[in-house]
Amino acid sequence: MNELSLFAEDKTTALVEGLNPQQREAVEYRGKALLIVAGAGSGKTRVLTHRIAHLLATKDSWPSQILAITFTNKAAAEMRERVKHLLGEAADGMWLKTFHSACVLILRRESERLGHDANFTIYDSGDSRAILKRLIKELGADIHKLTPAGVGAAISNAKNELADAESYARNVDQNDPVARMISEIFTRYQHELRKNNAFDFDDLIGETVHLFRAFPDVAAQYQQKFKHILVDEYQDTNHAQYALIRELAKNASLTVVGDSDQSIYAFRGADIRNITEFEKDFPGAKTILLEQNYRSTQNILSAANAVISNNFDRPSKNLWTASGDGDKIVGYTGYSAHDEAQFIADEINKLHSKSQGDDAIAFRDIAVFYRTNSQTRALEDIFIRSGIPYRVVGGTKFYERQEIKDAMAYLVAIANTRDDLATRRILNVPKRGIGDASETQIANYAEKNGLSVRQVLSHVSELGFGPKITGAINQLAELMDNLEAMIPTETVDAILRTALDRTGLLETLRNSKDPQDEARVENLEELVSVAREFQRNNPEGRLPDFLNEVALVAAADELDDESGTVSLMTLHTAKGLEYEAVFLTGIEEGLLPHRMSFITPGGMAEERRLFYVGITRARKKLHISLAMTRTTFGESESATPSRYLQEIPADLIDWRESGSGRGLPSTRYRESIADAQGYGSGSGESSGGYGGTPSTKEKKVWNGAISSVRNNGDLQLEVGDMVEHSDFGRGKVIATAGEGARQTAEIHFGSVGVKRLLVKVAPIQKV
DNA sequence: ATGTGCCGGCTTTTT
DNA sequence: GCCGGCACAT
Repeated sequence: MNELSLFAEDKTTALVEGLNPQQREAVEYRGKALLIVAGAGSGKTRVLTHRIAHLLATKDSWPSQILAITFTNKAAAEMRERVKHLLGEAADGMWLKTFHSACVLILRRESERLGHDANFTIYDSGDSRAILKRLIKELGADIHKLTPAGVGAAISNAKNELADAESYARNVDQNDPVARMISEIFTRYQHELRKNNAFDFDDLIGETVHLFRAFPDVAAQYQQKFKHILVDEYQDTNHAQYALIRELAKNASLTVVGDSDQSIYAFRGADIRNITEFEKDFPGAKTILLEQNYRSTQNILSAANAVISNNFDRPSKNLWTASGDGDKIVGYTGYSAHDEAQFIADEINKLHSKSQGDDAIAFRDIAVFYRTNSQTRALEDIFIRSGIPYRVVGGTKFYERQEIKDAMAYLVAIANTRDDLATRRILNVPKRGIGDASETQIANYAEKNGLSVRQVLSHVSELGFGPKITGAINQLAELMDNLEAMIPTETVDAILRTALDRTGLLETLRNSKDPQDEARVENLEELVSVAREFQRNNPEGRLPDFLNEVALVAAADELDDESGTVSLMTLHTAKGLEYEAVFLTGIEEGLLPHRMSFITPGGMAEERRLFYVGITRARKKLHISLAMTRTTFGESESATPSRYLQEIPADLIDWRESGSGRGLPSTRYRESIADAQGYGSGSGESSGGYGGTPSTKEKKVWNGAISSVRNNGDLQLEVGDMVEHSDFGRGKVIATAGEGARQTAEIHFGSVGVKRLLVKVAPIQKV
């Protein structure tokens, strides 16, 4: 054995060192089909990266022969980094992608075969909704109570089943006028996409499958290219994704990793049977179970196991850990959502300070999860007042903000000149006197003459507009031409800057007196830095590459590990992540399980899996909280504890301050809270009845959220000062930190206890 | 063409 | 309790 092979052998041995026997087998197994059933926290990312590195180190495959599909771009990037680290060299040429980004790559190469150009636009759900809204109006479909979201869901479901508009129309019940209407909208919607040279999210997958089936020579290229295909989160694949994998894996070995207990995307077509029937599906497939958990304490795992065992019809599986019991789970029942949020803020402060001991937990290692995005309101409210740095992951996404969509529409419109949606969007943004009537006239002219809206802009003289409008359109057309000419040579941020300057978009917002426009300016500046950052990371990247990347960012991609902030996100977004301390909020009937799931087949089991996913994200500290009353639609309703709470053995939970256990506070407690906090009197927030009235105004806070915040001006507190708080009553300052707008104060409020507050925005008054 | 103000519906979850 | 659509005013 020569030195070189000895070295190679060392390297491969090193790749399985420190792995448990099952993990090791999962790394070394070679065969056509492998299912790795990976319980939560069982080290599946480790197994996946080591397996890929092992395939390369043993010369089983070249990098270019490997395709690994992950759920988010962030996970893909992380995996590439880890493989590189393991091999000590970059494995360039590997396809490490999400389903959507892999399909985009394929579609850009082969787009002509589907009647698109390579520079097609990817429409997000907002774009789809805009088109559907127009079609519904045109067809008068609103009399059937059809909404853009409803029709959109129907079309999406169809596409996830690989139905196109024609097959949908064939299978529609002709006696059902609503179904026929949906079918008609579907047909026109597809026509619109094609005309605009665009695909929606679902098309990216579905059209790739259709491409492979219609053009076997194209499919063959990829079937020959890939020798190993690895798919993460396999339990959340839908039929279209499944079909895509089947096409691609014709000659390749397939490795899928997943956990049916964590399947939480049935609503977008995920079919749990893809994983549960894998062995039937791929005869001779090998299955490896990873049951040892390396993440959580035993108490957390016991709770998770107890909850999930209530789902029948699941292959039994029991997570275990070699680490100790750890702390008990902390439970809390608040009087209201605000009270619940206050508890969380207090706990976070405790965890964070721990008086700077070794046990102190950094903000970035703490996360708060919730079922619905609307729950962020109360949390943000309290966090701002408590001076806790936080970040909402997902939610109203950056790229869905109006001003960002406007700016992006300029870029999209010049990159894909056939995109009428984008062109029409910016026609009168900023206002240049081209109103609805003119827009419709332009669109009609385009329709009649088979032109794009963009082309019509250059023929404006034929439309007979007045000199003012004609001038405005000519100016716009010239600007678009100039911007378009920059694409081949200029950087993305240069193009964006030019667009923002020459259109006056920034200027208009800067001069506006709408307080929200201040935040919009900052968002646009943020967009410029995003573009600059992209250019730095991709020196060769051009505008279309940028648009590509932007169109496919997922919520979890926004996570910034370096930011010293608490992360707030939905339970869905939390999948695949882990934190030292986790707060599960709103564990109430109607919220988790969500009321909409009551009537959904399998809904109750899916919601339970969601709870299970939440529990298993925590390493050391798990908090479960709920509120006794919750406001929905502006109406306060009483809530009852979630049925899932009773599935956790009582001895695992330490219910704080709640007398009767089981999450229901005693009457005595309830009254004391109501009294101490001034609830029940209906005063809720800033009752403002404390003499001099500090102003409350719309304010953009540093994390991008726009929130109505109280402003105490330059108020600064010193130790010993007495204050009056609208909720907590009278209190004494016992410590302060920071100064100016960032000053926080620890204040002792009698029976309510000690609270840490951000002085500038807390509803307090010095007395 | 653009601005304002009221009414109604609405919220699961996401690439 | 917020956003969007619509009617009406400028």
